[in-house]
Amino acid sequence: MPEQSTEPRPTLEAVAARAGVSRATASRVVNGGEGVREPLVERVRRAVDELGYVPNQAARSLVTRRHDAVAVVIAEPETRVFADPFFALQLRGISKELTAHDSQLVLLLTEGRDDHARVARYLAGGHVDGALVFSLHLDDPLPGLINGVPTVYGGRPGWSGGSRGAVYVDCDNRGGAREAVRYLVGLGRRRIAHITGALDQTSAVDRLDGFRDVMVDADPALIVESDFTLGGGERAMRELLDRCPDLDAVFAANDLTAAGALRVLRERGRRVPEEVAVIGFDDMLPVTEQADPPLTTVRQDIEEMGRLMARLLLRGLDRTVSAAAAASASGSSAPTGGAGEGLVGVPPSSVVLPTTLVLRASA
Amino acid sequence: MPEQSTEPRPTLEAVAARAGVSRATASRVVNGGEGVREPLVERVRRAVDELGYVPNQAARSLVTRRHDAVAVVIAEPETRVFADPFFALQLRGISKELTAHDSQLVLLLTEGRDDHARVARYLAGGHVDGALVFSLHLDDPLPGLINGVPTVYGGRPGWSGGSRGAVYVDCDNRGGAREAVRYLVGLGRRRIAHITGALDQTSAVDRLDGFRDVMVDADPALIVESDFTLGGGERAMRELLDRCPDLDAVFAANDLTAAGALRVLRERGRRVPEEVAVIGFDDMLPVTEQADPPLTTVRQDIEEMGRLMARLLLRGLDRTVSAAAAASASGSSAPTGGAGEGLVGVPPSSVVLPTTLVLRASA
DNA sequence: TTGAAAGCGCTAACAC
DNA sequence: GTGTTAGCGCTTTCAA
Repeated sequence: MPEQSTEPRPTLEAVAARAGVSRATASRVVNGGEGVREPLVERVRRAVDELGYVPNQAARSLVTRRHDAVAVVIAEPETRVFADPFFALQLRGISKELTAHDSQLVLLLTEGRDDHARVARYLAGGHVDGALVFSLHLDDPLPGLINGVPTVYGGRPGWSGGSRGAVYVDCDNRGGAREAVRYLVGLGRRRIAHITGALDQTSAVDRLDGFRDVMVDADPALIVESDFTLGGGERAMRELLDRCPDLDAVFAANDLTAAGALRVLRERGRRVPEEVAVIGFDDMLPVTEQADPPLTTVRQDIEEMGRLMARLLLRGLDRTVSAAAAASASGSSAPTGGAGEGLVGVPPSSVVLPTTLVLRASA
Repeated sequence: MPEQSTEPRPTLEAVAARAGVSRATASRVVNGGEGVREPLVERVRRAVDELGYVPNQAARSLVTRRHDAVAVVIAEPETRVFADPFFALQLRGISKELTAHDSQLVLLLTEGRDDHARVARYLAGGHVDGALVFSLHLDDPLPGLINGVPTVYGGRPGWSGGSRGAVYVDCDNRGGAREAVRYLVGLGRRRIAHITGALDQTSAVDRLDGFRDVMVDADPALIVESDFTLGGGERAMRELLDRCPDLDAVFAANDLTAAGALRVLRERGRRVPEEVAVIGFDDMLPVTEQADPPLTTVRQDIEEMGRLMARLLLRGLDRTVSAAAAASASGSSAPTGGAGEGLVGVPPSSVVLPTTLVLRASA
């Protein structure tokens, strides 16, 4: 292991001495140089360079009570997180935005209930300026445990999340679902089935709601509950074909599920899209493009969602711009058409991103 | 946005006062309670609970110069990171280990060259106790930029990485490859092809070396360079079939590549494994199990690699146990058979995990 | 505009 | 064993 560098790093004191100014002035320059005369600024800057000075973040935090760090909390036990690149894309978006604001990303992965306490303690411990939380499940107790830390959620939190006032970023799950199903209807399909996602996640519930918005009195037999996985999609498709051999279209809650459905349809000799049209959700490229036939799907911009979560949080922390302004300034605010059963009580600062229907070969 | 809690958090001072002891004693108890008489320990503990005291990490770091934080650096631009769950699994392993040691995980994602400077600055800034670096490419300049920060690499670093003494954790790429190819030979296959990974990564080079170890004078036409992707696997397989229609087995550098090969073989009507046997590498479950036929592959324990990287780093930081001891105590050290062209200069602290051949239907 | 001085909350010598 | 005390490196009044 390469040894720890042992030479003491230069302090502000050293910089000040070298520049021939007081520590206070040196500090001012390091922090932007407001109200310091030009020649002095110059000298301090040079001293900083020559000494290779880097501020000691711990000392700074001690007095400013800022950390320039944000926690990202991800409930991990769920296999889904690993099955698709969702996670990585979201993180990438978040990371980009934080980096642009000189903030660090502290990653908190949780495995189970006991970890929740740990995370809550950490957040309450004031080690970070704020938190970005992926609250995957309706019954997740975490939101209730978070106190006194500015937080933005990824995906609309479920009810028990105490979501009264929670700020979140989500895509228009409901609206996207509606668009997909309307498209199928426009294609002349009449027996349209839906394979749901895991219904303990709001995204699955919202997509189901969108389906129902269009298929107001859908045959209940055409709706089968699943879990967002490929295997689940296969099982659901088999059940569906057994129950309703006359179906002519399937709207799956995500691409993986759709891929499973596709496989079973092929197995059973149903031609796609001629006999059965299939639409997925997410537009996970490795899945949609490699599917056979390539999958028509509802795209959501996952990386942008991550970026937006971070932006919302940081703006809130700056207290410079209102969160509402942040949302619209992002250039991506949308009518919250799919956000749930009414906007009452939901602050305007949450953002629901629009989705787009991407046409490929499966529908 | 939920507002920041504004009530000042209790300090050690407050705890001490409430427990009727000095700040020093309170501090001792908070840090383990060594050398403090039981009744006092008890009183301090109670005070901590009653006040909900949480140590101020910034203040602590200021004096101890420890941060209880580790940076994880991932070079991100590469698409591969997103195409498979590698990334997430590795992080999960790291996270588990760090959590067990009360260390935080600071995630640094890099997009390009300019980000390297940023990362180097951050690491040099002494914000973390150490770094775990995924040095994906042979020519990555990052290792050279890292100074004075204990570092463990994920995967054997390439030459320009100044790997003279670098500590790394890797799987036995070369040995695993050898085992796979020997198995094919044992099956009676004689025209065994290899689709390589991206050869600017040591893992690809090592797997190729392993292939050559067994196929000492392989027909050069049976080796085709690829890039670890599914599409790359397809292209390579087509080329291979055109060049050597008589091939009877394929060892692919990873599962994704093998999946691409499988697809092309089916397309061309070659039966697997009867006519062509196929073996992959990694055992990425979603890929191997869903492949058609299910893929025989060389498994590496990715999560364990992450865990081990963290363990090695932390032990090094503790300076309690030598890194070498850490390696063998992990129960997973292996003869470094695949680690490269000789162990000279490689410190004993690097760990090379064994691989296992997992037999499914494709070979 | 600049400097002097007072802490931020904590740990670690060093006394007792 | 326990308390006293001196900083860790920085920002920020407050005077000058």
